[in-house]
Amino acid sequence: MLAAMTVRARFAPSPTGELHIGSVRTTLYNYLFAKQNGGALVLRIEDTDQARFDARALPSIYDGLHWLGIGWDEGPREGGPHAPYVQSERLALYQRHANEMVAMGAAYHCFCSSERLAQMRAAQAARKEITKYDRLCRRIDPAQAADRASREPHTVRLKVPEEGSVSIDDLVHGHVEWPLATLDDQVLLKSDGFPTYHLAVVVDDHVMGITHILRGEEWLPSVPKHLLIFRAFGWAAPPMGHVPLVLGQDSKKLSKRHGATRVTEFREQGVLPEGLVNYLALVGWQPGTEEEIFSMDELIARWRVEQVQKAGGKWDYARLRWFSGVWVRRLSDDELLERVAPFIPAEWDRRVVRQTIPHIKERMETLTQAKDLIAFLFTDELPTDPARYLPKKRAAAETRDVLMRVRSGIADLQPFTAPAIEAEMKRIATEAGWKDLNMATRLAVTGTSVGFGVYESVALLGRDRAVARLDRASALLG
RNA sequence: GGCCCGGUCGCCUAGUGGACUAGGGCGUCUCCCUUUCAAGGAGAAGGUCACGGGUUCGAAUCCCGUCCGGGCUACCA
Repeated sequence: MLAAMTVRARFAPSPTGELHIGSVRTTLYNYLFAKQNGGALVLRIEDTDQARFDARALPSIYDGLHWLGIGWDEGPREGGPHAPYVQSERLALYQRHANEMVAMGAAYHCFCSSERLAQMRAAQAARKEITKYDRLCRRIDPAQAADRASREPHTVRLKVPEEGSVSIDDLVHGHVEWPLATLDDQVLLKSDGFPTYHLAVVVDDHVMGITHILRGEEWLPSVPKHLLIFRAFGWAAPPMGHVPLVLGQDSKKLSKRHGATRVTEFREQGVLPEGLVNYLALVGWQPGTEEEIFSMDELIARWRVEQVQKAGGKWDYARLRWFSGVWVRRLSDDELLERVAPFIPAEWDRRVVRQTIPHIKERMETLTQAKDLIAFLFTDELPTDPARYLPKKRAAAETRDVLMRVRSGIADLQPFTAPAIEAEMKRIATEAGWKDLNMATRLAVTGTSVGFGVYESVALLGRDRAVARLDRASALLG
């Protein structure tokens, strides 16, 4: 643990759409890191691209993360000592810093139009050259440039030194070094007065006192630019860790075309948040032992940056479902009832549903599966095709005969409980010498071949309805 | 193209020079338990540790090269 300093981690999503599972993973790591060090977690909204802004993003971030049990200390709604936490509300700060960089000679005004830049790039591409800003405006006399800047639209570009190199000791990748000669003169301040990501992160991370940066590996290539900005201001760059990407089955960065990627989708699919967190933590991190079931608290205690993988991890829906199932089984009956409630019709009698919980708990991975498992108790609309009531390789007549026996066996059974029903049905089975009695009864009573125990099913259904369904099935088979 | 990051069973991974005949989990398959389905238990199949060279008595582990994959390469983040 880092005892001496108070850790301040952050997650800085851009509000361009609904919360993505990849950013959740990164956020989770930041959360675990902050928590285990007794530090603070900051949410900062990086809305420096007006064109891509999506109003659904912020609510989605709050809903999704809270659902997963991830909380933070400072943010747009929570406020905090460094408010506002939305970059579009901090424009003056970035503009001031951009100007300072120009004044220091670390950046310069650029008056090139988008059209010229596009043409330049096209020409470079045609010549098979590297597409990079040709630094035309870098040669303008600073005084003259300042004068033009007061009247003409312009951007501010980073003045990358011609030679030398910069490097970091990445928390997950180790030493990484970049020769400066290959870097582009990145735009820091756009002509609309908004900063680009690069300027804004560096300024905010410093100003907000962020002590550790944990973000996706896609940001690794922009580190040298950030380093140059930190250096220009004489600020120490905080330690950084670039965590591996979450990949789709084709090994490419996970995106919509790979299937569900929005947190909302997993919630709607009835995936347990505990399972999602558990699974997600393991995509890119490994505890060094063979344990793998971890609650959030255990993750806070166990997770280590040093154990974060270097290679990207593929998203595995089957494994996620398995983790969800593990957590379903760990829930108390009452808790599971609460969780299942939103996934079944409100008019279904809660007391009856409650009784099914112990039986369905072992049979579901996601909450959505509960409904089908218990539907037979709440509807009388069963299949009408006689074939659906026949156990494999059984004829209608014999099945009908056995069903009648069960019917009379339970019609006056006392008490009408699962154990009593079991004893009775076993008696009938031996007497009739019929191995498929349970399946026949299950089909007749629930209309389906899968479900929880037949005896429990019959008991829960109740004597009258069970008898009625046996009669009905017999009639269909007759 | 350039820069950067990666590369152990289908997937997540253990492993940091000898205990590795490469271990665990998911998935798949088989069996047990259940007169259903699961859960649980027991097993099986599945890896020339990307490839090629070194170094070493000994390499998945160290070095070099190659190949493959990915990320970035915008007045997007």
